[in-house]
Amino acid sequence: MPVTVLLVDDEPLVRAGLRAVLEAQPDIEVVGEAADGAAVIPLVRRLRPDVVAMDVRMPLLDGIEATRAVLRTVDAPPKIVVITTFENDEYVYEALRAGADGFLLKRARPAEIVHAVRLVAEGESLLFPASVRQLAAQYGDDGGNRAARAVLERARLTDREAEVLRLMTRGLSNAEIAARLVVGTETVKSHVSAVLAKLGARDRTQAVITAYESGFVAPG
Amino acid sequence: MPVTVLLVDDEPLVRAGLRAVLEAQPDIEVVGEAADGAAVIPLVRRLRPDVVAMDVRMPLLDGIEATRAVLRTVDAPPKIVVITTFENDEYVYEALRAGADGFLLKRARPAEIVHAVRLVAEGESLLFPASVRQLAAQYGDDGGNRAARAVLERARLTDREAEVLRLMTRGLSNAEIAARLVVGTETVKSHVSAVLAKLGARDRTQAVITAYESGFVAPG
DNA sequence: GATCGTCTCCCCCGTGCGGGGGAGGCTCGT
DNA sequence: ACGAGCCTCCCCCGCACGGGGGAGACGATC
Repeated sequence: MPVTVLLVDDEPLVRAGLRAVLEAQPDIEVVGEAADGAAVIPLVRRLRPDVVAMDVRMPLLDGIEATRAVLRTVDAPPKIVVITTFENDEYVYEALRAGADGFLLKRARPAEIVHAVRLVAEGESLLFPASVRQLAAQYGDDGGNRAARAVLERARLTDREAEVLRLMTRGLSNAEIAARLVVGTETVKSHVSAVLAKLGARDRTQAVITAYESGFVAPG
Repeated sequence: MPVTVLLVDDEPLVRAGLRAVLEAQPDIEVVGEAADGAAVIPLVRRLRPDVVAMDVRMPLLDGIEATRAVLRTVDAPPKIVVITTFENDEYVYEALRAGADGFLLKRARPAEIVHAVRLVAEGESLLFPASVRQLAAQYGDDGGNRAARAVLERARLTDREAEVLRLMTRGLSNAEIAARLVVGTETVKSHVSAVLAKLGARDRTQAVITAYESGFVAPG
């Protein structure tokens, strides 16, 4: 059974673009569209999509309120990916607080969009580190890196994965981690891959950055 | 002309070990030994070594005072590498403050020791990131990561190298950095290699870690 | 004029890394 | 008894990465 997606965006062009990108995938099916947040709930009830791709900035009911409403009023609610144009969008952070499972930039490459939908459909959460960095920067020294912290909380790393990430933040190679944990390097590679996927990181360096930004490890 | 080294350690066993490791290199020559800090200055004056490998904890005159004395009283002073048994050795930090060019753990692998001697002989400074991590940890939240910070100060990165390091801490690949700086990827590779060498990092991940530990970039 | 440091780019080369799969054993909860 | 989640290990594969060299252009310094 394919992953079913409901698109919610006030711009028809964006909806069309998302539909084109997602429909190109054999395992993804766009089952409906809505132009504002107010229309989301009845549609979710009727269509029961696996994933809702939702703009944060919309008339009537924005993505934050719509996210809250869906999670509050629907049982077995869909996964929610919020979409935004800006990297520095405080709405995004609020939407994540409201329970969204990930966020996407409109200018993300099609492959990233597809990847994100599949990931959240599988129950994973995701944020793109490059965007997280921007987000975190916005909240400055006082607010702290709440956004990045949220990534890690949502990443739901297993104990082993967390341990591997910790060793990654100490600068260890896969072979060294394997030696330290007394397992095979292939095992470490598996854990590392899982960590990268869950953190939305492209490589171990980005993973370590996210770890620092999130407070998973503290410098000094 | 080979790199000439003076060994200063109160334990004959350690001196013998260092001599064995260093003499095995065709380009390194151990020109003398001393058992305590007080004997260092006349020996330095007479032998004019390129590098002094000096224990921090010694009778009569410890490595810190000996380092200060050499730098204060000898012109064209040698490079000084302090040696310690413990990763959490506050003496080490003091020695670095006193002007030492790097430090070494006694349990470091021979290749690391050789590498360190060659590096400081060439005028580079070096600390091993893994040790830095330990050092930094000791100084806790209040004292901050002074040791790691010292690495970066001593690393004397050029403007371009610092810029490249900054982009590395944003998670960019060599190709992305090249695009950002509008230069070739080979150029970026050169800068990255220089950064790795100066920071004593094995790969970009370790470099990023050092950058965070040193406060070169601040999380959040 | 010569030297030094920096920035730029080039070559070759080995390998660690990460993506894409899969698979078996284990514990735990139902 | 069964599935879910986790940990473990395996395969193949492409490529970015990093080490080792070298070299030309430019400005500053002496």
